[in-house]
Amino acid sequence: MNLKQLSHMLALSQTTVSRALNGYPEVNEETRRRVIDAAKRHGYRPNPSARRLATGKTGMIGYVLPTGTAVDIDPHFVEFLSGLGDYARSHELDLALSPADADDQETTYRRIVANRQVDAVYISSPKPADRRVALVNTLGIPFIVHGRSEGLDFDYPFTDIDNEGAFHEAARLLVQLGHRRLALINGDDRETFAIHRERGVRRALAASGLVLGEGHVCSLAMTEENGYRAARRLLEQSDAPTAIACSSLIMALGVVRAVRDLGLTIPGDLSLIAHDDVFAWLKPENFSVPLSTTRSSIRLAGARVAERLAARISGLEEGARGEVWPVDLVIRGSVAGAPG
Amino acid sequence: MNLKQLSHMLALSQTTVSRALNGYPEVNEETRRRVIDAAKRHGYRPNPSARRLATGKTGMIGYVLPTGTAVDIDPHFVEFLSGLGDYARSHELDLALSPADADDQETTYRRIVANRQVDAVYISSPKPADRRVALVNTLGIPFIVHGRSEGLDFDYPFTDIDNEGAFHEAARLLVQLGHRRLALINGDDRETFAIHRERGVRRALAASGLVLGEGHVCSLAMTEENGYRAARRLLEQSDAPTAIACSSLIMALGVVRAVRDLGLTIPGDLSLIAHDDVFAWLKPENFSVPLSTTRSSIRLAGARVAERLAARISGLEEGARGEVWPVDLVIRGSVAGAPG
DNA sequence: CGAAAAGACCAAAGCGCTTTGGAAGACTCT
DNA sequence: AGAGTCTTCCAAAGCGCTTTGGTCTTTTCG
Repeated sequence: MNLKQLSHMLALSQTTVSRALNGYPEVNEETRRRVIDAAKRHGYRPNPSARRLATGKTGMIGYVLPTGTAVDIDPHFVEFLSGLGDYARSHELDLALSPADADDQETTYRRIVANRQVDAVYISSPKPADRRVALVNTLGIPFIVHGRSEGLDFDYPFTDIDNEGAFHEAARLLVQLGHRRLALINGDDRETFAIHRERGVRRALAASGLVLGEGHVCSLAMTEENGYRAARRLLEQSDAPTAIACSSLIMALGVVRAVRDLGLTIPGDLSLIAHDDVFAWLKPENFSVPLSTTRSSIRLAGARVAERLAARISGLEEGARGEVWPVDLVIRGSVAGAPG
Repeated sequence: MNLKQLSHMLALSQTTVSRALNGYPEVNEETRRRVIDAAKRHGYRPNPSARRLATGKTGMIGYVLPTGTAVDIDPHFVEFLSGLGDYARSHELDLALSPADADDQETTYRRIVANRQVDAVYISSPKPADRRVALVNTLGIPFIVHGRSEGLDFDYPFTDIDNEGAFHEAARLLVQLGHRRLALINGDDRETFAIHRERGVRRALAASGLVLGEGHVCSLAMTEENGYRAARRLLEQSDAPTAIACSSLIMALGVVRAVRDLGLTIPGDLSLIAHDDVFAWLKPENFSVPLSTTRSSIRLAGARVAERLAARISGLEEGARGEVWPVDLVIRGSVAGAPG
């Protein structure tokens, strides 16, 4: 059933039927009713390929998926996707994932924009002076950055959490508890979120005349194994930290294992605070010693990004407003006063 | 730059240019060379919306993403996606995720097929007599099932791993080591993979005249917390198992925690084997006691599914061939002879 | 050498929608 | 009553590609 057939059986022109269905004003209300009714009864659904050729609108949100045999999409992505999908579903939006070589995503952004394959895109895991953000900005397609870049000479719309503030609070608490030697087990420090977190820790330490020692900061991909290695390295050195801030729950698993292997205890020998993106399958309160966290649902962020993208597509949102969400500091058993 | 303009500057018809570009035979080789050259030089790229309206081909693989506030996409998905994306990238395929109410995915399948939004779809986490598989089969769109359904009255193409065989081997090993009371901590037993695993364990036990006790099998969503709870429950009962087979590494984390909380040890008091889907961020060899596993890369499966979908789209593959991959049993420190 | 076959190209008709530029009739207003 | 304004609808022109059904040469071959 296509428009032509439908309009034939209604003895109306395609124009009128199309307008009736799309809510244009220049059509008699009774006619509209008839049309809508007939469309529903015959299960008419406009062909999206045709519509998209005619209008350029696709009803899709785009995302360039970095791939490569050495590239692992991290589990945060799926959580973000849950939120995004949840919103998208209720607004008849689909998601187009375009896999791209992780080292050359720009080509793919160019392609999907030039081809009008999507109405909007989002960018995640931005780095400082992120070229994707710059590119997408000049291409003129609606977009939202999940996270922030830095050092770009223009403003852009983003949704981020207050990583610096979160880790500032965490470190401040540890300092207040008497800790003098803090360490940070961070994610990849080429990404902005990691830089912000480190900045937060340093700022908190500086406020008490302390510094984050040269060997007291690690930046690694957020795996259990890397958490373990980093913790071993930190805890076996002569000026081992008495408290660690950790960028991920998964890394924290490794930290806990290292502490145990070394015959130490939490929080007796080491206080630990980790960032929790709120996974359904791994909860900080269930660690053998319940883990204190800086907590922010990445899933909610996904829903929010989808919401803003939808608003931008329909012209309800404009401009370069960035929003920064506060992060909760949740205290549990893994922190205590400094030993000794 | 569109086809019209390009053909104008070449003083050729659109027909000829189109044919030259798409490799049809009825065009002079020199003309073809000229056309291809000009197209490249002017950066001509056929508009996919137009092409798809004309041909019905979209260059996209579809997936219906179950969503809902109570639904958590599990982290396996992202690993599968890595493999799928990796293959798709090298074959110019994009992936269309259509979010749907988890309880009514059929409507969405119907929509994306009726609208010709994708060239093929895949289905994951199939249940017995899975309605999605039946639907997609009748809709006549190329598809591959990742996993298997059961009890359908037709054959269909799938790629699965030998879940039954894997857990059979695992249980057999444990029995050989003298264990008489085994338990199974399984995933959601409405899904086929879980049923197959249980079947494997039962078969191995039966071969030695043993049975999987009533209270010795748990079926739960695969979270750390559920692993913990299940293990507590199992180990605190009077006829506690001396060995556990576990369906996921994430659940195994919980099992290990429970064992520790109860003051028991692995493998002294309990032998443990878990299924490993091969995550980059959590490795069984790094558990405090290295974990024995049944191992199968879900990422490779993603790549394989993409490959088969591509073959089906281009007509290279037909029929209902199902393939079942063998699973490695990897022995590490977490298994030992039965205590006592 | 003439008919048939093959080679190289083109005009135009789709694909199924949206949107432009009217047009016909009904209404308002002076 | 005539001019202007709404209201309601339509024919036709896109959107940019593929594909059908030819045409006009050139080659092949009995």
